[in-house]
Amino acid sequence: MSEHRAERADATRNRRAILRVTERLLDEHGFDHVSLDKVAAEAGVGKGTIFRRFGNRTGLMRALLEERAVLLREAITSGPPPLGPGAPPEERLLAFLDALADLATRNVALFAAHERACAEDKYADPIYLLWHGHVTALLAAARPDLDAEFLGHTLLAMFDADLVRHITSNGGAARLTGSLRALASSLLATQTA
Amino acid sequence: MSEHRAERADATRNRRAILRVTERLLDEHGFDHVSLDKVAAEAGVGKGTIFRRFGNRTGLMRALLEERAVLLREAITSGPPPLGPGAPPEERLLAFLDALADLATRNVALFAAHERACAEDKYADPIYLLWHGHVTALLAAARPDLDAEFLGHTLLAMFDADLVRHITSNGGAARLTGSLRALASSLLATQTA
DNA sequence: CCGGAGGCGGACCGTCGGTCCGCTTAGCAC
DNA sequence: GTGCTAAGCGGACCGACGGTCCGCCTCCGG
Repeated sequence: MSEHRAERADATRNRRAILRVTERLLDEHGFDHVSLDKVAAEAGVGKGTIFRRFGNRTGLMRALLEERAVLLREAITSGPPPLGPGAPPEERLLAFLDALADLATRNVALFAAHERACAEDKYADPIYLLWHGHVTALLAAARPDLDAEFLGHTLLAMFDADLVRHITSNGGAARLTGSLRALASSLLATQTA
Repeated sequence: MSEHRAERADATRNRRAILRVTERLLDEHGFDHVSLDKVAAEAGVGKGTIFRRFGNRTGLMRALLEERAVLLREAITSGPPPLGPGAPPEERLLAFLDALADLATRNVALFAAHERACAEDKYADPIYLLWHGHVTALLAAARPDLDAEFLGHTLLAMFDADLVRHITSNGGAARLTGSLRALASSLLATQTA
């Protein structure tokens, strides 16, 4: 079992061009008005190239979000506390929510596109699964009496792109972060019967 | 300003046929696999008829949900407590969540379709607006110190069709209702600083 | 420099939401 | 019953899209 041969130079160039163009078009026109034909044309590649690299529209959006989310993933799995292991679960949870709010705020268009692309079976999306697993584990550790799985979905639902846009455009990033912390605090403060 | 002339008999017949067929196809195949051509064919009408009555795909889904939601709307605006006016906001909120959970559970496919159809600008949807206004008002009345608008979205996000499907298929309707009440109770129990 | 595997690209396809307009029919006045 | 008319009807038609396919080209190891 050897590694696959390294990616060819033109393939790398094209992959990067596609990602950059997609990102820009998403910001400029929104998910619904970005067709893969346009991406291909602007990136100067054929449509086939996009499908070869990313499988389909959904795969492209996933790759894009993955690119933006990789630092956060590393931070929570092996970075320093409070984001990484070591801090008490309550602190890690709040730190994670802050970090995700930051990511969402800075990449609203991308979050929106990813949601739409994964609308069918969103709970099977690898990134969602990772985040949900993390949040759920922390919740369960802090409050074993609650339905942590359900509440994990609750917390993550707050990163819906439209909601982020709506809240931040009417209260700024601080409102999102603040309301998120208040919500999480309420849950964590629940008396154990 | 007189009323519009009454709907013609054939128009009524067709409207009903379209709604019934759409509902059935949605249950059988899911939103993504129900095209308006199929609906038209199965309902025995032309495609133009659908657009004439409902404007577009989104309008059709809205009309369908509206039909299912009208009783709930009447119950909360003018029905007896605890759903209607009269009971304290905490009780009304819990009653509303129970009722909505019931509606969502019984019409998952329809909820899913409605979400997808309204994905662009979901916060402008009349039904969502009504529900959100109701929940927000009750929350604000019970806990003026919280960000009721944000938490209104939080609570309503729990009726996402995929989440409902996931939770009820692994814990039954009781799990949804229970977790929902626990969530709402946490929020309502929050100390006023 | 050369061979061929891997990558490329754009013509092509099936399907969909939505439009358009000539035809039909319900419902009213008499 | 008859005739008139506006409302309603339906399906051919359109443009756009996601996705496929395959002959051609290019990169890279030897």
